[in-house]
Amino acid sequence: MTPETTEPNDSDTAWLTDQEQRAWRTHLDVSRLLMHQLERDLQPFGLTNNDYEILVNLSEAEDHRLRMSDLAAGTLQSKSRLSHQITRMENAGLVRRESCESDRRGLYAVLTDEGWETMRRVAPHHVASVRRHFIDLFAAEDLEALRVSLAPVAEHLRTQRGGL
Amino acid sequence: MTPETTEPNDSDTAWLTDQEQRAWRTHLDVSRLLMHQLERDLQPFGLTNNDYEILVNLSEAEDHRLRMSDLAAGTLQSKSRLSHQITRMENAGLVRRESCESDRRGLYAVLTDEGWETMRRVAPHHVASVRRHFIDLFAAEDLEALRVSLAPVAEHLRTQRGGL
DNA sequence: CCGTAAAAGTTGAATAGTTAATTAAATTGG
DNA sequence: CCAATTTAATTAACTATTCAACTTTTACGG
Repeated sequence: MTPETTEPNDSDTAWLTDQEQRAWRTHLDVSRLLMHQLERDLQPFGLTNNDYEILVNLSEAEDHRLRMSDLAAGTLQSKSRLSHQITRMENAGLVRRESCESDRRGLYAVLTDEGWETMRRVAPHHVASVRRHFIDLFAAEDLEALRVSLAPVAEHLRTQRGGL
Repeated sequence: MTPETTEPNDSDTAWLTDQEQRAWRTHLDVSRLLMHQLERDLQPFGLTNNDYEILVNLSEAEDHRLRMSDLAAGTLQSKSRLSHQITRMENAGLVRRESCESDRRGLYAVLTDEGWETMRRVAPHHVASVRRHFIDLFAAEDLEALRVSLAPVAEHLRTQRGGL
């Protein structure tokens, strides 16, 4: 038993300095407040953030369709969650499921016309929202600096994660 | 009616440039992956991120107690959500509710001994986790740059939000 | 004072998300 | 070729979050 270690804690991990704390807190606050705000801005269109991200992924995909697994990976969700999410969006008429020829276990999530139309209608407002509450609040060079220093973190985290 | 605007969209909001897109995506990915990772690292201790943040707030508070409203504001949650959250933590023995003399509508959330003990036990591991997956992945100057460019965003968002 | 409004907090029902188990199809290695 | 695994996806049961309605107490305006 080590008796009374001098200050921070009993492992070899240093406590956060004041600067680190503030940076960390700020990141945390921005994350949460931003998501809340974007969600609020989407509400008038009857979409959640999650709905929107599915729409984006499908819109950008070949033929407006993606395998469930790929869509789950693309949106960083578990398969289960995606399955529920797609069921809801199917009920809302935004997407439909289609079975896959080449692998009969598989399913595609496919954008419906209504889904595509919704996307086209909502996207400009969402982009405006992202600009207003995030992008336009940085100097261009700061935004690039942000991306550069965040990219390795994203990389690191992607390697860490087992199954969402 | 403006007929066929040339490219991006029909309002005066510009689409995101490639750089902006990448910065935005990266921020988004880091936010989500990081929260997942921290949550996973807390799991062995039987705590969620939310639990932990409540504990932090109460630990740092005068007398280990805070009014429900203040705690809700401090953790950026709705009152309803906090109320449920505190009920769960109360059942887990980490906090207790105490009524308030000066304002008989009000309640305090108070850290129990067990809550405090849990906090002291878990905090080093959580800090290590935050270091490993975030703080230590930046050069010190980059972290400060991050904070400086994010701070106004946080500020902006705080002014925007009505009632969570 | 008194009535009306605002604030603090909770509650219940509805929606969303997680976890673990399950089904069905494909892969793989003897 | 076929048993054992692995992969794709869903489902059921549980937990967490939101949303709207409600209770109690305080604050405000005349």
